[in-house]
Order: sequence, then structure tokens, then C-alpha cells
Amino acid sequence: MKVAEPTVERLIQYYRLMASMKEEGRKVVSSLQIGEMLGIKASQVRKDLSYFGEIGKRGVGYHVNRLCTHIENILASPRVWHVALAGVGNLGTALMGHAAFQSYKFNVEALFDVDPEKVGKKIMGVDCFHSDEIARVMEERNIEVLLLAVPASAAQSCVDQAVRSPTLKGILAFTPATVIVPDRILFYRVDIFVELEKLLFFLKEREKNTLKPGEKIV
Amino acid sequence: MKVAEPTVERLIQYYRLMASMKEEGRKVVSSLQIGEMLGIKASQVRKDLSYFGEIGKRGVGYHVNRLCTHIENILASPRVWHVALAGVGNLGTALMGHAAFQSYKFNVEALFDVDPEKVGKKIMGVDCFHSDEIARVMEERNIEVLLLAVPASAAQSCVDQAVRSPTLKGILAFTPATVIVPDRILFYRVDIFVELEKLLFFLKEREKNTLKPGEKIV
DNA sequence: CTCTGTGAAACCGTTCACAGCA
DNA sequence: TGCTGTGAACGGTTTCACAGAG
Repeated sequence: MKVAEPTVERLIQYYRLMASMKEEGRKVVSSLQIGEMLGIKASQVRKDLSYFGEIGKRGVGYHVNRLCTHIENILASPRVWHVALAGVGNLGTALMGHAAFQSYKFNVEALFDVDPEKVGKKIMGVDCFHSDEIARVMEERNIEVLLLAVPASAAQSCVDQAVRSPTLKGILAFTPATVIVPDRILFYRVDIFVELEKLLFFLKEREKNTLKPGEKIV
Repeated sequence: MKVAEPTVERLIQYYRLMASMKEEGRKVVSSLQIGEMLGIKASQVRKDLSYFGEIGKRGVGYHVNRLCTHIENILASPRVWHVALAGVGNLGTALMGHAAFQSYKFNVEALFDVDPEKVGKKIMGVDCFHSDEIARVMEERNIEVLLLAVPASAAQSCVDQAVRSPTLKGILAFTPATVIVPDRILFYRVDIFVELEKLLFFLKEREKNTLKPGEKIV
């Protein structure tokens, strides 16, 4: 079955919401309520959830616990993924400290950096290697996913090295740099700069449309 | 004129590419070449670019310099935006150091944190205030955009304070927390956790479809 | 002949409206 | 009656295919 990207994105949101409701001891919730809390239309919520079988009760709503484990199964990883992080600067460190990184879905099993202060040490419990060793270490440790938090100028060379390891399957990059990646690698990007530019662009548009013709910004 | 979000996203990419081509001294480029470098269909490139008037030359392609300034005008800000950053942890610091933050489009004019080590000091040349002062300082300094890099638990209270300033127009949040924001504020989110979950989900899907039925992952 | 610009078609995700079940 | 599940309609973006300019 094919699932669309926006659907997966919302499923993750539903899951988070269900997890927090579960903690609060809430038992039942309707698509309307889910929608209101997440800013999503109720019909959208129902469609997303019905995608994977009839999980709600008509006339009642969704049972929080049941929905929670249900989505958990949909999103579940077949195993714990082996992950490495390249670039242990501020961004890399922020990632390591991120709540999401205490996940049962993956382990960060190697770090890479060029800073001699960091290479050879353990950082937050993980071995840090020199970036020249990406290919070797990734293969040895069977790393499947690379998180790329290096400066734009180093992005392509890191990727080139990483793809030499046959174990690599996916890259999540936090760099604006355009990088070339073979088809067999799944590549995602989080581009902060683009998001910011978009925000500014649509702020500008809003302002333009709010102003009566002839009015000026002071 | 209404421009779609995916179009804006691609325009930003085109702009980057043109800027780097300009530096390399390249004069002319075709929609096909742009598309190949960015992983976008040529027809999509042409449609995006034709949106704002005939900028290319038939039978030839696009003049790099001309296209560059053309997109620059489309994306241009009406003025320099006044920006503040809440949360000067690793992520906040990474943002401050990001190349995008040496932009002529905006100035980071206030920082907020709760750490007494930071409050009252200048960090990277910008005054850091206590988070309790968000509303006051934002209004005084006429801050229009807030970058939210605080822990999930602090997100809502920061937003609540920030929206009390009538100067606020947009928020870019780097938190997975669900926050409630009034309609007048443009809200964008960058959710690293969601992106990572998506990557893992589609990696799983790929693996499933690659395996012949009955085959198992070892 | 080449490569752009663009109307038309195809495609995809969202929303609607209501049938179906508790 | 209340709320889910879902086929059909809708709206918007992408892709196609070709006319048109250099």
C-alpha cells in the first residue's frame, strides 16, 4: 500500500497527540477534537486514520489507547536503525540533545568531525572519528542512516565518502548545499534557510494584500 | 498575484543555483540543465519561471545574470525585517552561526533565554534578555519575526508572551510542541523529529517493496 | 533546429456529503 | 442521535505536448 508523505506527517502528529492524551488518562477522542487541536479538518483526520482499517467506533470516536498502538504499528520500524552523525558543531550537538534522539527506533553509533579536539574522543557516549574515515567506519558499524550537519562546503565530500559504504540507505541533511546522491539512497533535507525565506516571502505577500492601494509601509 | 508555496521553495533553489553560476562566470543555462542539477523536471522549471513574465530567450535559454536579479526581485523583502531569537541553546547558537543569518533581509535584534549566565550579556553582538521580557522587548524593538528554538515545554508560554506584542507578524518554530497561535500571526514550523520519522518510514517502505514476498530482513 | 512559454490533460491530495453502524 | 468510513467532487500542482520565437 502506498502512503503519501503528507499523510505520514500527520500520522506522526496524531501519534504524539495520542501519546500525551494517554498520559493524561483520556479514553476517547473524536476526529473533530483531534482536528481542532492540530489545526486539521476532521474529514482529513478520518480519511488518514481509515487508511489502515476501521479503527474508530461510529457514534463514539477513537479509543485513545487503541489508536495509539495502532499508529505505533503503522510507523513502527522493522528494527532499530543504525545511525551516524557527521558534524558535531552546535547543530550536531543540538541534534544529539534533542528529545527525539532518545528514541527506541534508532541508535547514534558513530560521530564524525574534523576538529582534532573531538576526534578520538567519546561525545555524549558515542565515538567520534575523523571525517576521512566515514566510509570505513560506516561499513564496519553497519550504519544505514547518516545525519548530515556539516558546513555546506563539506557536504558533498562527506556524502561521497558515505555512499561508498554499501550499508548506507538514507541521508537526512541539514545543509542548504546541493549534493548529488545516487538513486539507491533516500535523501531528505531540512533547510532552515528556505523555511525562513518562505516565511518572509509570505509575510511580504500578506502585507501587500492588507494595504489599501496607495498606502505605504513606514 | 498568488504564488504557491512549492513554487516559492523552488524559486529559492533556482536563486541559489544562479548565484553560484554567476560566480563561476557562467552566462547561459537551459531549463533542462537547471532541472538536472536540482532534480526538477524541465517543464516545471519553465512554468515556475514564466510565472513572472518572459525572462528566457527561446532557442537559447536563460541568461544567468538576468535570471538571478529577476528572482532576486521576486523574493525581495520590502525592507529589512526585525527578528528575535528565543532560546540560545545549541540550536539557537547554530542558527546564529548559520550562513543564512548574515542576510541583508533581516537583523537579529534581540535574544531571549532563561539561563542567568546569558541574560544581560551580549551574545554574538546581540543583547540577551530574560524570557519574561519577551513582550516588552519585542514591542520596544519593533520585532516582527520570532525564531523559536526553546525546549518544547517552554514553547507555548514564549508564544503567548510574544503575541502580546502588536509588532509580531510571523513565527518560525523549531519545536515539535503543538502551540496555539492567533490567525494574524503567520506560523511556520521546522520539525526535525518529523523529518527523521518520515525518512525512516519511507526507508521501511522501500525495503518492503524491494524484498520478494517471503524474503526476510536479517 | 533549439529551447522557451503555455493551454490542456493528468495526477494527487483535500474536502464534501452521506451511508452505515453503535 | 452521534460519529466514523468512504466514494465522489473539488481544487491545485505537475506534466505533457506543441505553438512560437530566435
